Amino acid sequence: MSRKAAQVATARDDLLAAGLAVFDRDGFDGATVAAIRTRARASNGSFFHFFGSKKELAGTLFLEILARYHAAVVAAVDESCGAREGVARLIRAHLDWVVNSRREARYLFEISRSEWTEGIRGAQRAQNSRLAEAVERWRAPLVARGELLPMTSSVFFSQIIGPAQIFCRAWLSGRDRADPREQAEILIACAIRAVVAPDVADKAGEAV
Amino acid sequence: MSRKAAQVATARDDLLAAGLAVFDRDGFDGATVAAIRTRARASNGSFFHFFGSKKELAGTLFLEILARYHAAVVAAVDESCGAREGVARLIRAHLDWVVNSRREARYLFEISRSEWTEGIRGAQRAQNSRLAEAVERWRAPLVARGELLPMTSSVFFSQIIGPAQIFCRAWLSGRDRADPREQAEILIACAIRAVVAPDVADKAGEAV
DNA sequence: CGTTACTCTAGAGTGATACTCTAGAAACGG
DNA sequence: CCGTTTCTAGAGTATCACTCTAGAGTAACG
Repeated sequence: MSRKAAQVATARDDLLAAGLAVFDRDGFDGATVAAIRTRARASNGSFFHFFGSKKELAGTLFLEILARYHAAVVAAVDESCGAREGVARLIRAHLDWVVNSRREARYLFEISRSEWTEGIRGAQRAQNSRLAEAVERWRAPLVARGELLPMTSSVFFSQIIGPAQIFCRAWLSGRDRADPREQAEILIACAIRAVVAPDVADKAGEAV
Repeated sequence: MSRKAAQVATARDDLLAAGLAVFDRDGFDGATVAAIRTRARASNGSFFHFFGSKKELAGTLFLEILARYHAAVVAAVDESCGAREGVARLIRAHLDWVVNSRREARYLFEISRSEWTEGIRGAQRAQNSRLAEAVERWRAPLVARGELLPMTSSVFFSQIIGPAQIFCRAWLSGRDRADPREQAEILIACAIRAVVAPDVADKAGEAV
């Protein structure tokens, strides 16, 4: 089964990769199953053997790419980094991933539609909460120590990702040509003001 | 021409309204031209007389709704309101519009796609800059007076709209059931820290 | 080797649907 | 009342997602 399993995996993965490429080039409506099949050198039968429909392939692709994005964000912070440092890293991780994985980001944020993510809603939520949990492991202690202002996890995310996302979407859609990373410093500065507790003018604690 | 113009307008507008309704119910792919035609009681010929394609109707609808959204936001601030007041009003205007015009908001932010907005890119940009200009008339003096921190217009927008939009999208897509307006206060507080200059501890100017 | 069971490949066929085309009705201008 | 333009009508067409049937490849077991 080993060699066969490997072949199956490549056939399936070829289809997924081809799907990403074609969706990126032609959009979801523009992309035809035929184009994806051809690019992956798979027959019609194979396509519908692995995926029940074009939407199902799209949904699978969505979850796979979401996982990669989450991995990139989670890797940005560890328990050793402070409030400002962590905020800066999260924002940079988001901007870097979007720019360096343009295709994937375009798929996640521009092409994918909530309507055909519905069958996958559960898995999506599960992934989201795993991400939230991971970030909370870094954030909660800082809130407890008063270095980060108290707010819910989702509000915190909205402050970190939201503004950056405006620039990312404009860039991904082609509406704006400028690299969103050009805004990194100012976005970080704003986010820090929004969520980090102001210095109390005593660095006493750190000086020990 | 007067009566005819009125009829033409209703035939065309009926199609646009029907399009919005059907897109909201079935999504873009799910919506058939036949369904839109039927709902608007228009023949196939009429449909393709007014709009060259389904996408063209979608694009026209996009611009129309974008204009309504912009109008709602612009109406929020006038030259008489201060920094904090203005920031709060902009955020509330956004949240209110999204919740009160759920269909339209869903269309703008969830259903519409950059791919078929391309033929309209120019008009979209023009509308965006008219909005930016209007908000700048309120913001620029406050920046000059040092009440708002200096940043580009687009960064300012990203701070106001970005975080709110995270909640709005989650709500519009059905991923989250909670009314985004519940977050209004905390979002405003964060935005104020992000973009409003801190009090210099003298309310002298105001006390005169 | 033979048999059975299962997964995957193959591609012809089908139904739905976006869009085209041709013809005529309705409104308006002179 | 005629000519022109705008709009309506619906039959026709091409494309595309998806179905169906048949069979090839592989493994497990005797």
